[in-house]
Amino acid sequence: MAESTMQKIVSLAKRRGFIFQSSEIYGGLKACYDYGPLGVELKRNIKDAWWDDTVHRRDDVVGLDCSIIMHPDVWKASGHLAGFSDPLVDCRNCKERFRADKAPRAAAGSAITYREGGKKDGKKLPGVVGPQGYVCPVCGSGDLSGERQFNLMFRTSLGPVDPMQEILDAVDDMAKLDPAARKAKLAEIVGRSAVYLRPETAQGMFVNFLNVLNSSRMKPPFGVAQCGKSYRNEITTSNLTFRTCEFEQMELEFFVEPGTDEKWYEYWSNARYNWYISLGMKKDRLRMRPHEKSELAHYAKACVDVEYFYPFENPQGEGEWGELEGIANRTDYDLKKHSEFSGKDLSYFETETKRRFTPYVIEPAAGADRATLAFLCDAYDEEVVDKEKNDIRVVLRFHPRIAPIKVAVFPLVKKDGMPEKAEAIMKALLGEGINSFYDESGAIGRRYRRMDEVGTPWCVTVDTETLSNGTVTIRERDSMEQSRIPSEGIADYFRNRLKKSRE
RNA sequence: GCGGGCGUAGCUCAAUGGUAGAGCUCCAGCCUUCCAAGCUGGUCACGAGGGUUCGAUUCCCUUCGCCCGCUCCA
Repeated sequence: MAESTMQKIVSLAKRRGFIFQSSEIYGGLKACYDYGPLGVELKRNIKDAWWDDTVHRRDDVVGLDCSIIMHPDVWKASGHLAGFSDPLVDCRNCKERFRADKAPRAAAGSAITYREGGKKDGKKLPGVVGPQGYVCPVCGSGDLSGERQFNLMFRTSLGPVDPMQEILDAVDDMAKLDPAARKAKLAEIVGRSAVYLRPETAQGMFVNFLNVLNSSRMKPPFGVAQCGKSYRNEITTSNLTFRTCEFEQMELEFFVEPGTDEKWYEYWSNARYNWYISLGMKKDRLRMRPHEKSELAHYAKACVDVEYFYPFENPQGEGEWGELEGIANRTDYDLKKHSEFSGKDLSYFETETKRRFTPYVIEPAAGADRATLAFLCDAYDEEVVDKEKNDIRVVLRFHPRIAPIKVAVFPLVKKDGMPEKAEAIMKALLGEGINSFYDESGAIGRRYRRMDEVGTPWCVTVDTETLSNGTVTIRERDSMEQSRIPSEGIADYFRNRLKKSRE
């Protein structure tokens, strides 16, 4: 079996220090990943590009950085604490697991037929509906396990006393209580100190709405942006960093006057799509997928996903559309809910018009890890340089803005003072904040190829001509073409090229 | 969490009931005056724990992790 594109990318990511599995020397931890020296640069560059384009280059968006642990009531108001867990049930006949609330209903005890083993051609067998009052959506069997809750939020405790210790201390007294009172006591002990890791950064912007309004003198339409970690106990995780329990979000909550929300929803949908294109993402691998009415979250009036065609493997072959970002019209749901639960008025009074309204929210919520993975996959290319020699080069064609290393500096050979000159150029570039890398080992061609593999857009080579007239060779990653420029002012040269790459 | 497959150097693979080889990579050096695969030397592995056995990487059990499917995905 030939290695799939995804496998090659995973290998490259590990070999070159983009992504490692977490705690690898201890056997690894499920669905947790670490970013290596190059991966952290790539992800940072993506986050910086997002912050720069979303906050710095606009006058109507400000930033925020909230704590990951928030008041538990935040999650009651948002609906996460009550609704984040869906009861799941296993079918004992066909082993299917399904959501209880989505299963076909049937009167408990009534006669039904189901398919043996859940197979399409399975024999039809008689059965009865269990006490739950629904049947398996796949085979129709009524022989089901009990309903189980899966809370998708990570719970921990705030305070120096471990609730487990409190339970142990109280266990003898609890034994004397009747079962209902015992359960209540247990829930009371756990609930007293329970706090949750945020499952999304969005709520931080909503609960700080008044703080931002009063301190920043912003008026709708305006946005609050935040970039940070969120946590969800996903039932299934897969495809490297695509779905993980700990992930980083880049979220914008854009507050607008009701009635203008649809216009702004359109605006941000286009803006977000174009953002990925501006960073070099291939158009044929990016699409906008509006949600069906039935898919919409309870708070959303409309939602569209920006999806990327990842090279994930599946039975149909390679490639699968996966969500990068969701743009939702959250209406005034969140501000109203927090008003209700906190008792604070989160509406906005417009002085000029003497009107009071609760803003609608347009939310572009992007995954930083998903974007990083998508840009990595999108950049991956194998180019046949010489068919006869079977010379194939692996290139990561990152946009210069997100490339981990911007410039590599080489001496053509390791003598005649070339290494010293090259090192001086590298240091000059570093001194100007341009991430650069020096290498003198092996043949020059091999060094170019090594830089191709990590996506460095430019290589600078010091040769004999440098020693006589001060010019150096610039080698382009994408075209492999070379040109000469003076080594004097080389930092400005690259700064300009980086600036130009934004346009 | 369920079903199926898998786990040998950094990567991709091989062999074996008597403690493991290769290619590429990596490191040191040589050679190299502009595009990989030249020469010399070197580092590095049987995911973890238990059992069977004189002896286990190989057989068995458990566990951890990975992949595929289901499921889930505010």
